[in-house]
Amino acid sequence: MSNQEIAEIFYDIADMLEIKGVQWEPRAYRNAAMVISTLPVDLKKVYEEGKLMEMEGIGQSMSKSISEYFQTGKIKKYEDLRKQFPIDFRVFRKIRGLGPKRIFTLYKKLGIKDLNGLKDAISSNKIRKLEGFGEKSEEDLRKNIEAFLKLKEERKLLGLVIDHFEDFVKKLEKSGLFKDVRIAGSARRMRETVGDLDVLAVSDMPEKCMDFFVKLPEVKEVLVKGSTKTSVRLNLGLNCDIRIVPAESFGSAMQYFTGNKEHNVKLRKIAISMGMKLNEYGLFKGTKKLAGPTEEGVYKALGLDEMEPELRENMGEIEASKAGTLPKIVGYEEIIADLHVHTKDSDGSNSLEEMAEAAEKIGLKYIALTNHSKSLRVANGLDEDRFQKLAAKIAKFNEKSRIKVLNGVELEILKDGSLDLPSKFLKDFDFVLGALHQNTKMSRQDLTERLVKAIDSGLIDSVAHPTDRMIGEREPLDIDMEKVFSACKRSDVWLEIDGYPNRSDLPFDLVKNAKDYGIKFTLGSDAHSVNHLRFIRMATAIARRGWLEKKDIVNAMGLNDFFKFRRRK
DNA sequence: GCCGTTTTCGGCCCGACTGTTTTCAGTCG
Repeated sequence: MSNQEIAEIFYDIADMLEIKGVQWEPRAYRNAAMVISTLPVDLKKVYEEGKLMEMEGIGQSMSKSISEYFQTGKIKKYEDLRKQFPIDFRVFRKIRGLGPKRIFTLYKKLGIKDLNGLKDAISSNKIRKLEGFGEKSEEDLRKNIEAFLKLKEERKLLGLVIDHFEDFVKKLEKSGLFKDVRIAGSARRMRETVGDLDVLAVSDMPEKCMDFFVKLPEVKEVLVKGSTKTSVRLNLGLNCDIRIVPAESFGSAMQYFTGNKEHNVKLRKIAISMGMKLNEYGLFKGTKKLAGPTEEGVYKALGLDEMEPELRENMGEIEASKAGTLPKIVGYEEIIADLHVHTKDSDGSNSLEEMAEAAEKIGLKYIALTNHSKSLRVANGLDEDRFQKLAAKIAKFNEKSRIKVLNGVELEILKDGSLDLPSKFLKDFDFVLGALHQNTKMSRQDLTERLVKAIDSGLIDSVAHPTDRMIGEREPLDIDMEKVFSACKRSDVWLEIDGYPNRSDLPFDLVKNAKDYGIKFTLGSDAHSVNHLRFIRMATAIARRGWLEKKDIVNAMGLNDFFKFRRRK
């Protein structure tokens, strides 16, 4: 995907134009860069369809630049600017405390172009002598470079840290210093990865609160400390920002700090168009405050229905809210099943009984055991014989248990699109989850055909973790997802949302696309131990972020409906 | 450079914190 590359180029252009003192244009480029970097589809595809100008923030000039990039691999405007400013903006941008102005000062006065140059200048104490810098700035830069180098992977998987976040906030609650403490930011939106933890609080004694906050054992280092805003580094390897606001502004502050950024910018623009002003302290007309204590009040006053935090990604929710067409997204408590669970029969670490008991404890009514099939040797995949024995064990277990266990399989889709177990044998499973794990180094066309063939076979119920991405490790498979969605619709096959944190697959934007095809979804924790069953919550979060309603999700149905809706009879 | 429920010209989100500033610029989210 060229999206990130072009976004970086636009950010570079913005920085260079800002140095030149150009007004407003940098803002336009940054705005466009943000739109491009968060685009759910390949920009090249948009270009090929001639739809660049239809994108927000992209006009004639930038559309021409993007086309130029795809035709020649270069953008002349950018190359010309680079000649004037041969500076490594991409790295410098990521160093806290460095913006375009200071980057240029470093270049102009000391000839610093890249990270090594900057490090040298710091170690020879040259920075502190520059106008606008001082000893403290030099020391901060040294520390921030260190942090940058150490922090290459800046984001954490929410599924792995959310429990820590919630415990941390509980500690604040228990202090008795706060009238209210809540998680905001991307964690509240349940984004798959988070770059920090945003906490919002109400209190009459903000100084005391901040003193208490920075002394907690989870805090490693204090970055910024004020009476309304404090930032710390947590031992967890993430920053945490806490804001304290008066109760009459709590709703507008929650709204503002939940984001995302584009969602907020759009809301503020709506406020302006109505002759009002929106900030974290409230919604104002002149000096008159129209809303603030509750989020609902803020949205209402702007002519919008309040929306769940998971929807606030500027993916059309504001328009839908205005039109009154927001979906009633599935509730966490409405999910009563986990349709992707492993046991030690293949590569899990707990028994059928242990998994079922743990699932019952978190409120589930049924689970599907989906152990690997024989071709996945590394995972101790089961052959027909072993599956048969397991089926007997499951049947026996169900006779006396409240929670029901479905006899399922995570079935290998082989290189040619055929399946790892004979069709006759597959009929006896309650649930067949088709999966690509091996031999995936194929062309886009071959991979797509392979998966579509399996979907059209009529022998699988759902497609496990469809893109096979691993966040931070492996890119999604190069598959034509539009063709996969069409096949699922045609053959009445479901798609899985795998909630295992580094999978989070299907990703939420693709879920939203797939929903428009009228496909149903299965949710799975992909648990390999009892501790992993909690990831069904993360799968539900992705479903909610993908606008799914109860009726779109198999796991929200009772067992009778499960068999009724299953296409394989 | 982009955009349009007043507009094809004239606006463009907004406030907190820090360091070096003696009244504010730069950065951040």
